[in-house]
Amino acid sequence: MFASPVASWQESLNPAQLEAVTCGDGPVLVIAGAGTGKTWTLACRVAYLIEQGVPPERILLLTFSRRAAKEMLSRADRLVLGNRTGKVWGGTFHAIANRLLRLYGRALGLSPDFTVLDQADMADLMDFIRGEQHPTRDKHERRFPRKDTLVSIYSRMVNAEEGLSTVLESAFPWCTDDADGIRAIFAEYTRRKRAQNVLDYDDLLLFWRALGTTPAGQEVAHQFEHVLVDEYQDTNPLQAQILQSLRPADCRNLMVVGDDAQSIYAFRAASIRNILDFPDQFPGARRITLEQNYRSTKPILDVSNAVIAYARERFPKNLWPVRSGGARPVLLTCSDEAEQANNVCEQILEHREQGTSLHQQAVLFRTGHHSDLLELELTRRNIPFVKFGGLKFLESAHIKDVLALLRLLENPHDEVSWFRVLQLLDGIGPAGARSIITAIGLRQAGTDPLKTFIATPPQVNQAAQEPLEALRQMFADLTSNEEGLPPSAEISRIRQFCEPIFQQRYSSPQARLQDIEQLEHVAGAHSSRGRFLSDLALDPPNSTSDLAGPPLLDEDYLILSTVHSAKGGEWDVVHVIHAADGMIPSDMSTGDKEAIEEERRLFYVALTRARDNLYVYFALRFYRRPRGLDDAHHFAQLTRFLPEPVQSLFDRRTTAAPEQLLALEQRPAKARATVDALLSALWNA
DNA sequence: CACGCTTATATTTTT
DNA sequence: TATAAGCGTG
Repeated sequence: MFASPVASWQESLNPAQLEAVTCGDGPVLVIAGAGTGKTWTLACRVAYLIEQGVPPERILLLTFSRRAAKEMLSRADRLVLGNRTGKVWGGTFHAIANRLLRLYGRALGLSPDFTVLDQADMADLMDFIRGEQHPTRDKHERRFPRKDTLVSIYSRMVNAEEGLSTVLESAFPWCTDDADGIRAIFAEYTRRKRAQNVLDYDDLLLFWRALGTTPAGQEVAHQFEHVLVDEYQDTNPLQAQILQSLRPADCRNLMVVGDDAQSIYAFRAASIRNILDFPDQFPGARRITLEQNYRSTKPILDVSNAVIAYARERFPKNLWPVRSGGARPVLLTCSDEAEQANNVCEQILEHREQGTSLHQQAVLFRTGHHSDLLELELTRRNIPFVKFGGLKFLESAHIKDVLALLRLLENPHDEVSWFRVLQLLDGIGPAGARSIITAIGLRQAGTDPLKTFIATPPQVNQAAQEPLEALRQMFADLTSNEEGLPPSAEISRIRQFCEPIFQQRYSSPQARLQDIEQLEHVAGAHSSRGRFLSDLALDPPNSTSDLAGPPLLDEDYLILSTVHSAKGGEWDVVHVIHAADGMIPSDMSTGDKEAIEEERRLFYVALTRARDNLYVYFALRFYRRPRGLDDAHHFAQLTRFLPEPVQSLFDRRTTAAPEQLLALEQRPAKARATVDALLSALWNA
């Protein structure tokens, strides 16, 4: 045999990494800057532990996305003899909670066949309850918070462990007047969830934490000899508590890895305090810092370091490059968005000419729709691309229709799904749906509403008779078989039922029906309907490629991604677009100092994804969707995160015409703002 | 009560 | 652009 795998990866590690990989028992905090080989280090750590004789099933690896877990474990797998990493518990906090609660949830009074609500489902349930409660308000008052806002408030409350009034004041000040209505909805929301045997994202964490206090929970804690957590800077207080309960006094092997400079999930109640307070929460924690950057060339790292140097507070850290040479990053000023799109395409093609495949290039942006125009241009030029983030496949109405039908088979007490499904039928609206829901005994415990629905047809008006019959027939077909059909076959039957409805109700029904076939295809990989549904909720398709068939995968394609979804990624050439104030930082985050800092880190994350070449684009003029009567065109200003000293580290180019640059000098927008400020000073005086 | 039409209004990131 | 709420008709 050749040298043991351990020897071979030891050589690939620097001293700090090696220390992290081979350190002994007890709590460890690894501060790992961007591009310092964090993923590789964690993969090696897993492999090392297994080589040391730790049974794989006694290792728990918590990551930020399922993709990250998969990536790490497959790397680890190549280092270990015999395919043993498959047994490692790897996944997101939510996915692991899901798994544990199905096994041990009984200790908390949970039935193991609960269904998982994703964010859109949470919103639908909130909305359903709001429909019942009908919070009263005066005509001219501002509207009651929309369902998505309700979910955000609720989630923040749970994950940050703050009371409703605190959350409203700090994060949703415009909703404080509706506190009573919100409280009533939340109370009922919780009641319904319990009655219907469903758990939302936040429940998964809450129940996992609760599990820790039970004997079963203690058993779970001891089951794991080692716990590893990636991206620790983006965990929230609730998750920190779960870790506490998971690591009892006699079993404190815990390694958390993170970088405070890359913390970008405060909106999800993530807190840097988790990293900063780790040594207090786990006394005696060893601290290891990875500072050697393997990813980027020096000029790219210089720019990134310069940007983050303006951050208000951060962990002492000094990233230094291994790589020397390399081209200066380019700061490209364009006259407008169209030109920006053109320039991006030109640069991409040029790099492809020089041998960098599309696959090794990425375009990054702050929000999903920032790439709209570029997508058109890419399509026009036949440049294939795949987009990560901002995708709402599961949110589209027709997909939700089909999933609601599927979910009723799994959980006939799912009220929101009934509400949606029944309204698909002609002649049945909100009131009719509610009355049927009552008629089939959904509120009564110990009954099966689906069986009742099939056995005794509810009374409906004449017009609704026939559609209702079709629905009953479909459910009858799908439940007649004792064994049950595989999920894909169920979807196929559901598609048959939906076809006439979609034809009549939706625009472009053909495309939508094809989406259903796509869903059928995805379901083909699953043998259990329950697994399929919870996988979909916990790991939704988040790129267009997750849905596209195999043919696309052979092709070379460009990556488009939100910065958030690009976390952990790296590419040879990175194009950051819309580097303008109002985009980065997003103008929704201005005002609050903390929010601005987070946007700065977001920009930093974007820059540090680049290996060889970095382009930052900025459009002088951009179009914003009409809002009121305001002029839709705006003059932009370069992002505040690139002040002159940082700019000078770039190779500055412009494709804007001279007269536009002149216009920028004169800044009509600024002049107008001065007048406006003068006016408002009058009535504020 | 269902449904189609008109009108006002919002803000982004994701498990 | 989407989506929610309001209104008139059948």
